[in-house]
Amino acid sequence: MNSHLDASTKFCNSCPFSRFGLCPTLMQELSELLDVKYPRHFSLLNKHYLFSQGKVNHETYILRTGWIMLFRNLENGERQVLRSVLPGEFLGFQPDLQSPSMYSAMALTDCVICVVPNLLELCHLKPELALRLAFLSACDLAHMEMYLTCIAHRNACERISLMALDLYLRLKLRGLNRGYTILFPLLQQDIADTVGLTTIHVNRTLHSLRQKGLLKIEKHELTILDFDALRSLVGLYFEPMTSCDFAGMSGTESSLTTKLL
Amino acid sequence: MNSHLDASTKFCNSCPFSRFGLCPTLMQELSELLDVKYPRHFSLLNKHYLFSQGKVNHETYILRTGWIMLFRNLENGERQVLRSVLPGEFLGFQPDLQSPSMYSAMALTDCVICVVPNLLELCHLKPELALRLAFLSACDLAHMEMYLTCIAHRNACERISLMALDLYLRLKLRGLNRGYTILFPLLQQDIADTVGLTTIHVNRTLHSLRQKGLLKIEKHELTILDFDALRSLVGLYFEPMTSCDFAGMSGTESSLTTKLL
DNA sequence: CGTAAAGTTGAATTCTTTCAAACACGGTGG
DNA sequence: CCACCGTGTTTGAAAGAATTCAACTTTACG
Repeated sequence: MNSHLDASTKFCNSCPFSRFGLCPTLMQELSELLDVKYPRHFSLLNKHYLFSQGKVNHETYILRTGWIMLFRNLENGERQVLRSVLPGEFLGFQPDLQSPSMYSAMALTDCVICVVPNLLELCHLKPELALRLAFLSACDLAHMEMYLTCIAHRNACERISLMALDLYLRLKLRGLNRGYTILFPLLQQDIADTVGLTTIHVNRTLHSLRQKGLLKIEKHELTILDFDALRSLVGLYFEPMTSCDFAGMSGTESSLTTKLL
Repeated sequence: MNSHLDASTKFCNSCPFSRFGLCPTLMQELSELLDVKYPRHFSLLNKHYLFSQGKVNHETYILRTGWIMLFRNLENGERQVLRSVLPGEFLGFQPDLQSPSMYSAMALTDCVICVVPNLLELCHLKPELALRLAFLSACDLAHMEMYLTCIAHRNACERISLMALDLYLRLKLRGLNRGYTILFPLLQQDIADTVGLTTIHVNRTLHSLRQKGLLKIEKHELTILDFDALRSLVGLYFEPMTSCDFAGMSGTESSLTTKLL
């Protein structure tokens, strides 16, 4: 796991995503307070694990480059993908940092990752950080509620459309789109495990979505073919939101996401 | 909404759930710091709304007595229940307290509720509170992940079993059970909207669960007939957890919930 | 006592899964 | 350079789970 630590450990203030999440202002101040060389970044190779379900993971992280998938394995061999983590997003925080993680974090591409050192200690030094953390968790919760609602009420077409729009808009927010196209390292199996379908049915549904001119996925790229149609397909309650959308903790940047729509 | 405010406003330190959540120590200290008469409690009548989807709700609350249901209405007339809030639990916190709530909170019984005044201000005065808030949100997130996993992977029987066990254990944690029986004010429609099924199918499944001797629901009471069988039915990833289980914010009370199993 | 709301049951339909098999692609080694 | 192999994708047909539609029964409440 740590065998993928990079030799070069630079400070995070060079982070291209400093306008999002925990990374920017606060982190730098704090690292000075603590007089540590952290936060530093390291690279994690594709298919490698950042941390694993059932094992204790004390650290929290900010993903700078690449995709990471958070998932859990069930007793019956099935798998549930909880979230795909995109560049700029925060991960690893959980109710009790001393107990085993409820899920695994695996790289879907080669990644660059910032370690957030001594999060709790930092929170004590800088109360503002703790509050920000609370809002980040609340964002993750709202995001999860969106997926829950979708999976519980919508058919295959609508579920996959939601997922596509969600990922597209989250990347677009960070300027990581190329028009209506984004990088898309997920397999059909990963999509299936995210929205609660079988791989086979995902395949059929993707075929159908493409024929209808709504979206297409090929060669690890996703293209939104008809944004408005997708938008109306997934419904009004859809509101893309992720752990780092709220750079400020007061309501100032509130409807950041809705403005996109 | 506020028409149901009680005349008698007492301080929360008489709260029977002071060992859970935000309520106890911190709240009292803080209310003195702020020199306000809050936190005080009031009563909310059955079927009345604490706050509504689409409207701004600045306050956060602690439920002292009764059940509250958090849900959202979809465009097509369907409804998703996000969570049933039980006595001692915290509610109303969201990513941006200035923007409209994404869901409604409605009383399923007559309730007694504490208002948490000026949460953000309190957080500034008492940094410990902000961190606690972060952990509470993380708990809600973990809880939601549990339901998501269940809804995405399990059939009707298993979904309803999970829900029953979850509610039973959360009430038991607070001593609000009577043996294997708990009060259960939810309608079959509410169960359906919680676990993503139709009312009709919930009805059939409840019938089946009772015939199998697993659980029964009648006259607003739920009885667990075979705990172990239910436990193995819902699987290992099941871990009851709610917003107020973590009274402390360090890992000291960590596996509070798993000890129950 | 009567009405509305909630619960119950049956049969047909729809969506999704399961099982089975074929195809495409990239990498490896002979 | 090409046969081989594994992984991921594609397609078909049958089985299964949940929904829909319709009707009926019971319960709660004024």
